[in-house]
Amino acid sequence: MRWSELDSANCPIARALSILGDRWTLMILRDCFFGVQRFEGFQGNLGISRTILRDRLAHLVEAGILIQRPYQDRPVRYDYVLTAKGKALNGVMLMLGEWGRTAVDDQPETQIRHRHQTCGHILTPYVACAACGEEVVAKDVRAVRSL
Amino acid sequence: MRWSELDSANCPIARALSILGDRWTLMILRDCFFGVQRFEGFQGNLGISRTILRDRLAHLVEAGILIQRPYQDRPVRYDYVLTAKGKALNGVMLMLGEWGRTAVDDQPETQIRHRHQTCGHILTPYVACAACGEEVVAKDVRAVRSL
DNA sequence: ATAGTCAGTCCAGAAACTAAACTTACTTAA
DNA sequence: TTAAGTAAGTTTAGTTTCTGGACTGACTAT
Repeated sequence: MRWSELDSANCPIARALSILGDRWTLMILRDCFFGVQRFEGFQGNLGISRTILRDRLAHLVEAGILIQRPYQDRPVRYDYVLTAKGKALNGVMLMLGEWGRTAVDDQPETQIRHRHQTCGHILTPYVACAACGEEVVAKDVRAVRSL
Repeated sequence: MRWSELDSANCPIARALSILGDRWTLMILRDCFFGVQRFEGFQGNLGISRTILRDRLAHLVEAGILIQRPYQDRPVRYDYVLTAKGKALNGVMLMLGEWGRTAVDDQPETQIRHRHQTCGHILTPYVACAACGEEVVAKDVRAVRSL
């Protein structure tokens, strides 16, 4: 079975990964969150081949995660910027970074962190439950079929 | 540049994706969180080719995300189970699922949710700041180079 | 004995990706 | 006014990765 034919019908993780789950897409989005907006920016940063970059950006635009915003005419050139749907990936990015920082060994000193502007501290993100506000850990969640 | 040669030196997201960022690994881990433990379980569920499944499981074991636990001898057969490092991906999985559920259209009724055992409610996860406990949204975080 | 299970391996063909050169439409400096 | 530079691509050929299906080995159940 081709990965692209994965049954993502009623698993939200599979749905998310049907858009994000290839080797470059999440790296491109990481760059978006760091402020990169242009083709040459992504290409130079990542070293991704231009053909694939074109393809991935087109998919992200088609999926409503990025929009193209023209920044000049003659020739028309576009910035690729995050939509609300794209910005909603912030939580995924933060948790992915937190896992990479704490779980994957190597030199933890020279790493990029985030500052939480509203409280001024270096951000250590965790996942909380909207109903009770407590931290959610693996052993406290059980899958259920909603409805 | 090959994706596998990506400079993940000091970006924790790149580090995470150097392990998780291919087309199947996160789907395999999703299955792990849903309780799948055996080769045939992953293969049947995902429809992934056996060669690639072997390769991905070996990488996850090598990365310390899964361990092999023998469940029979003659012939030796292994369960693949999440280590602490693997379970630490719970937050990533929850946020990925939440994004898939809310941001990717389609029928949101027939989806898998989670129950938060400690409070009894259907889980709606969000990312919070360990320092202030408030929800973290994209506009309130700024990247900084730590140290 | 025969079929079934489980976790693989092996192989040929298909699909995806890379690297590097080329293109188009400009702008800037000599 | 030519030459070089920039930006976002496209094209092509060659390489790498992935798939699908058959096969293997060591068992268990009927």
